[in-house]
Amino acid sequence: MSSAFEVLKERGFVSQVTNEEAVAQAFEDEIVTCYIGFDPTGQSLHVGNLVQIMMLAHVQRGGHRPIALVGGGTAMIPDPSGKDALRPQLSTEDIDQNILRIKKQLSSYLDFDGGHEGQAGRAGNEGRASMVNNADWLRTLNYITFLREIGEHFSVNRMLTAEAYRLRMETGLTFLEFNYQILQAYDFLMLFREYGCTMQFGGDDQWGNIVAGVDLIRRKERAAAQAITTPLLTLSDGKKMGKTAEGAVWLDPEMTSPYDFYQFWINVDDRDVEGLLGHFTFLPMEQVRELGALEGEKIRHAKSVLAFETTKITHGEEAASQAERGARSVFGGAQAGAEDVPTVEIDRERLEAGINVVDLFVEAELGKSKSEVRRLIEQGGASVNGERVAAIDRMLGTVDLDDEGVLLLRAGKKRFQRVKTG
RNA sequence: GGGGAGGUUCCAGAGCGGUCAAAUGGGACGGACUGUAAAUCCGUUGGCUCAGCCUUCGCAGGUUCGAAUCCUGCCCUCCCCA
Repeated sequence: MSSAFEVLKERGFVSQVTNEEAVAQAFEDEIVTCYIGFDPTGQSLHVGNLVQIMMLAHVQRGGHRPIALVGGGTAMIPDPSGKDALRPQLSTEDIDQNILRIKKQLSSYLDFDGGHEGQAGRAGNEGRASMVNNADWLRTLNYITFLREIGEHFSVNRMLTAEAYRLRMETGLTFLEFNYQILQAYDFLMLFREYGCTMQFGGDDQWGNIVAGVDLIRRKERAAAQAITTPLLTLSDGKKMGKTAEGAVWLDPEMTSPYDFYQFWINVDDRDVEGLLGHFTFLPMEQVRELGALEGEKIRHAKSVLAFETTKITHGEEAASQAERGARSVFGGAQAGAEDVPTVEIDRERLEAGINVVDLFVEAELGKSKSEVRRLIEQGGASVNGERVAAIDRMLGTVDLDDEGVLLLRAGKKRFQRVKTG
């Protein structure tokens, strides 16, 4: 049986390691407590966070103890990186609210049961995941104490030679940004002290910050903490993982429906399928390789496995089957399809009175504006019940309903919406 | 604190008194071809009561028949000097 570390390596999660031998050994000999930091400025984590989440999940399956650290304290600091400068400052209530939601999302992947927060460090909770908020120590932090205890261990010269900061020296670096590294290092130290956490994971871009924590632990505690970073996952088309036209693919089913989540995976590039199966499913690697080796049209099977598995992990088996049925019915025959296709309701009276196609498409969110839908129709990209809409003044009425009182709208090749009278 | 440059539509980036809803590129979207893939080709890309009208070029005023383009003030960003 291979160790958790080997699993991570085999599945492509490992890019850089502080001390590979020591890490491998630790995963063999002991229950390792590992952590990853998550940012709670949003209401939901998204597919881009999934690499990290799955890493924790694999580690937990290997019998180790994952900690999801949310930056409730760091989130109070405004983001200095330009673009989001205008975003309203989040209140502590908002952040706490987000943290609650994030925990719920994470619990699809990690088993938090039994491990009460704050007590996870005690005996008897081996293998339980915990969620920790760095606000617990950051919000009450005393500046002078902090400088005296932590500040003395950081060399500005050294920090400035780091790749990440060297680049920022060109464009400007604020004191805030400069402090992120120190705070993140401090988080690691605190987790080491309170929870016996000796390992941190993160994306390759986090390497500098993570290593700073490893150093701090060595200096303060004379202990050897370790770190593993994951390669930044880029897709074959060069895009960042988890972004689509509509924006991020969220893990929260309210924000991205299981159907859309499923569709995201089924639409990935052929070339990425094997890697994604390794990262985002728990399927044995033999199977992953088999599926990845499929060629030509057959690779679609691999994609459907990928989509089903990932959706199952995130939203449960039932939601996954439903998304799969929906996809089949709609891409199979383009008939009104089963219940499982995304559906909107409309008052029967309105349909009886007759409703313009354009309006209905907008209402079904198949277009952001009427102009957009008109364009869609002019370009031949809209259809009702499988039939192309020829004119923008086409009226729809009850005659367009099938026996079950349903009609099917389609925008472009892939976007469907079932309209039901209510 | 002093000096300089600049803030344009999703992004990058032209425009510098009317011919500007605003070049070009990227992205995105639609069509053709396919396998709900990639590549390629073609088209579209502010809104609407759509051959017309309305709202956009950091914000607020002003000049003008007319401003993204000129003037004034403010906000913000970047660079150089202190």
